Amino acid sequence: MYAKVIVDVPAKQTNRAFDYFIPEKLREWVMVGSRVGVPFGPRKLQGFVVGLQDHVDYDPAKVKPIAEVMDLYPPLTPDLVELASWISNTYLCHEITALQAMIPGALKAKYERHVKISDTMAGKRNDEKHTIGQHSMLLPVQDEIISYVREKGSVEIETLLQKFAADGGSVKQLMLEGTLVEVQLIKDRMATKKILTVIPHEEPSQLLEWAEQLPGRSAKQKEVLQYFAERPYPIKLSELLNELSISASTVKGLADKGWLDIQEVEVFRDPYAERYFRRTEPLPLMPEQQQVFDRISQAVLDVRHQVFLLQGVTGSGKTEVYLQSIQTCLDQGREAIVLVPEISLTPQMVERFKGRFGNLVAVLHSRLSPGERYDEWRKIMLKQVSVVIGARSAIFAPFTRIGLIIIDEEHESSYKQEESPKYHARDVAVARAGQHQAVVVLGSATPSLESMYGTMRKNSDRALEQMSTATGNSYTAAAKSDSAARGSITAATTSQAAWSGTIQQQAAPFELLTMNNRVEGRPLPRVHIIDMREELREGNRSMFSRSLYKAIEERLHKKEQIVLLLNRRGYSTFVMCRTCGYVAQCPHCDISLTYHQSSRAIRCHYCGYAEREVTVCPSCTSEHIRHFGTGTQRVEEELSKLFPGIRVIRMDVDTTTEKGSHEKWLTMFGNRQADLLLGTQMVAKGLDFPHVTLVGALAADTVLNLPDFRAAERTFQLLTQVAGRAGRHELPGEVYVQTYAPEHYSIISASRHDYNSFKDKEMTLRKFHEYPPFHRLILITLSHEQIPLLMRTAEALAARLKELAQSLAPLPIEILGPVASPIARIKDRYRFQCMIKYRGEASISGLVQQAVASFEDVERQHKLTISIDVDPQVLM
DNA sequence: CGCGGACATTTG
DNA sequence: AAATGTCCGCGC
Repeated sequence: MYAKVIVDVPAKQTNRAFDYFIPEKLREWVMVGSRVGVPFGPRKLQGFVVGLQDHVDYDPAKVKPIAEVMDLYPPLTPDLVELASWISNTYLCHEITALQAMIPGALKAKYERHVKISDTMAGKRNDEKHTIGQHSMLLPVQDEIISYVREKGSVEIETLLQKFAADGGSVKQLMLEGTLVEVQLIKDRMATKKILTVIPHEEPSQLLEWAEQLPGRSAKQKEVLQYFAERPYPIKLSELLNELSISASTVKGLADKGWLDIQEVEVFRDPYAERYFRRTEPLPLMPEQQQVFDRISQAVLDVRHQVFLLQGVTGSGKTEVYLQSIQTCLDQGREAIVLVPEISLTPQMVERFKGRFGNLVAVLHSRLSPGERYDEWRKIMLKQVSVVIGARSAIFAPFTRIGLIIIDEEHESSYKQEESPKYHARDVAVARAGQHQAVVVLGSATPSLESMYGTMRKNSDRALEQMSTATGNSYTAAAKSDSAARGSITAATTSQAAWSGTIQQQAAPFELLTMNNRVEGRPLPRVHIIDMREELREGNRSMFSRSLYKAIEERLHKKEQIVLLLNRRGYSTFVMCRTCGYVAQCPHCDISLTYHQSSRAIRCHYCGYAEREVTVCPSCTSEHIRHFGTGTQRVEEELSKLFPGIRVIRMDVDTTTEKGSHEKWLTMFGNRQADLLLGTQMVAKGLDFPHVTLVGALAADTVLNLPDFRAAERTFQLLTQVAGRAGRHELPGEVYVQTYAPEHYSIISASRHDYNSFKDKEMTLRKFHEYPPFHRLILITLSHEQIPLLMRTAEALAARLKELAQSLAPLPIEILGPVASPIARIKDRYRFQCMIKYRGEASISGLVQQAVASFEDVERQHKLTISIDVDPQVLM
C-alpha cells in the first residue's frame, strides 16, 4: 500500500502529493487525513495523507516508507481533505496551507534535531571503539559528551552545543565518525494536559483495616485512607492535598506501600468549567418564526442540500429559530456548526447555546488559549459534542455527519480570512454542506449583496452554469496548447487549472426567508438623522449635536442606559503640527502613525513600529502639536467634561486586549454599573441590554468616504446593527445618527429600517459599475523594495494576464491596473496591484495561476512577492 | 588544484 | 523550505 502525502513545505515546487510506502505495522493506522512523519530529501517532515493506492506507476524503489503516524486518530476527516484541495484551487493557495488551517495551532509541527548514541555503540563502554591497545583515543571532554548523551537518552543538538560551547568541534567529530547519530523529531506545539490523580487500590473496608494497622505517628496517612473510604474517587492530587492540608509525601508514602495509585490522567481544559448554564426550553415561535423553522427543519429532515438566506430584522428572534433547527438536526443524529463573527461571540451568545444543549456544545474562538482551543477541538473529534459554535475557522470542525451549518451575521467581512488561505467561510460552508447533503442558513438583518444575489439567480442561470463548465474545459485545452507552444509551463500547472473533485463549484440558487417583525411586536426604534453641517453653521463645534446632547442628559436623568458608537475607521487619531502641518508618518509604511494614550506612544497599525509621543514638532520645533481625530479616548474625555459624574465604559482595542476584559466590561454594563457604553464596531453587534433606550452614532459617514465600492453597504449595515441595540425590551428606544451626508441613500434607508430600498439602489449601482456581485474580482498585489523593478514586473504581469484572457474570449474578463496600492508601502516594501474583473461564470483560477507561474523566476531572484486574493473584501 | 560562494535542482 | 549538487572565479 502507498499513501499520497502533502508535506509541510508551502512552496510552489512541493505543492503536490508525494508517494510513500506504508510499512506493514503502520497499515492499520494510516488513513486519509492522518498526520504522518515522512523522510523528505535528507530531512524528516510532517505531512498529511490525502489518498491511498496500491501501486505507483514508476520505479517503486524510489518510494520511501512512512516513518511514523502522529496521532491515534486522524485529525482530519476525508471530506476535509477534499475540501482543502477545493480551497487551494478556489483561493489559489498551497494545499498544505489549506490543510494546516483546518487543525488547531497546537498540532502544528515543531521540528527538533536530537543526537543519540548510535545503535552499534549502545551497549559498549564509551571508549570501546576508540582504543588502540590500552590507550583510549577519546579526549576527556568527548568522554563527557558521550556519557551525558547516554544518560539523557537523546539531547537536542542546540542544547548540547550550548552545554559544550567550547567543544563544538568534538561534538561534530563524534557525529562524523558515527558515535553520535542525528535523530529528527516531529513534536506537537502543545501536549494534552495531564493531571495527577489519586485512586485507592481496594474497597473502603480494606482501606479502613489498613488505617487501623498504621502506627500512631502516621496520623496523616490514616486520615487519607479514611477520606477515601467515605468519598468518591478518583480525585485530583492537588485537590486532596488542599482538602486535608497534607503534603505530597504523605500520599507518596501510601502509594509506595501499594495501597493507592497516583496516575496521570488526561483532562480537557474547559474554559467554561466554572460556569453554570441554566437550562432553557424551546420558546413558542411566532407565526413568522414558525414558517421559517418549518422550511429549514423540513430540508434538514429531507437530508437535502439547500442554502437559506434568512433575512430577519434585529430582534426578530433568529437565534431561537437556529436553536430549534439545531434540535431537529441533533434528533436526526447529525451534527451542527454555528459560525458567529469573532466580536459577537459574547458570553451571552455562548450561554444561549450551552443553556439549550448543555455539554453537547464546543466553543471555539480566538480568545481561548491554544491549550483550551485544542481541547475544545478534541471534544469535537472524539464525538463528545455535536454542536460547535465558533468564529470563521470553526467551519473546519472535524464532524463527520453534518446536518446543519448556520452562519449568523453572514454579511460580516470578518468571515473572509485576510491571510492565506484567503477563504470566505460563507462560501466554504456552502461547499462543505454540499459534501454532507446539509442545510446552510445564512442569517442577517442586512444580508450581503452577494448572498442576496444568490437568491436572485433563477433556474435559467443553471443553463449558464453548465455553459461555463464547458467553457472552463475549453480553457484547459487552450492553456495546454499555449503551454506546449511556450514549453515553459509544466503539465502539473495545467492540470490544476480547473477543479475536478466532487464539490460543486457553482451553488444552486438560495431560498430567501424573511422575518419582518420583532418578537412580541416591539416597534423598531425611531431614528433621527442629524446634519452636522447644520450644527457647525449654527456655531456648535463639539462632537455632540445639540439634540444628542439633550437626549443623553435626559437618559442620565431617567437612569436609563446609553450606547455610543464611534466608527473609528477612516477617523484616525493621527498626530499633526498645527504650525507647519507636519503629520507623524511611519518610516517603513506609507501611513500615518496613530496615537495611543495608554502607552503614550504613536504606533503604526501595519508594521507595529512605535515611538514616544512627540510634544515638539520634529519638523519646525513648534509646540503646537496635537493628536487629531476623534478617538474613543477623546470622546470619553469630552463626555466627562460635559456630563460631570457620568460613568462611562470605553471598549476599543486598547481596553479589550486583556483576556476576558471584553466580557468583564459587558457584565458591568449589564449590571448597570455604568450609564454609557462607548465603543467602536464591537458595541454594535448582538448586545442585548434591557435598559438601553438611546443609541448614538457619532460619525455615521466616516466609512462612506473610504475608496471602497462596499462603503455604502458597510455604512448601511453598521447603522442598522447599531440601531437594533435600542429598545429591545419594554422600554422604547431612540437612535441618533450624526452625519455630514444626511442625504446619502445608505443613511436614509437605514434610518427607515428599509433594507429593500437600500438593496435595490445598491444593486443598480453595482450592476452599472460592474462590481460584485454581478462581476467578481481577483486582486493581485506585488511587493518589492524597489519601485522600478516592481512596476516593470506588475506591467508584465498585467500584459500576460491580458494575453491569456484573450484566449478565453468572448468571456468578459477585464484586467485593471497595475496601479499603486492604496497603502503604497508597508514594511519598507512598495506595493502595486492588478485587479481582474470577470463574470462569475468564467472559471479563471487556472489563468491566474498560469500567469503568476511565469513570474516565479522574478519572485525567487529578486525576492519579489505576488499575492492573490480571490473575492477580496478590503481593497487595500 | 582546491576552495568558497552564487545559483540551480531536488525532494517520492 | 532546506539540503545538496553544480558551476565558476579566484588565489595559489
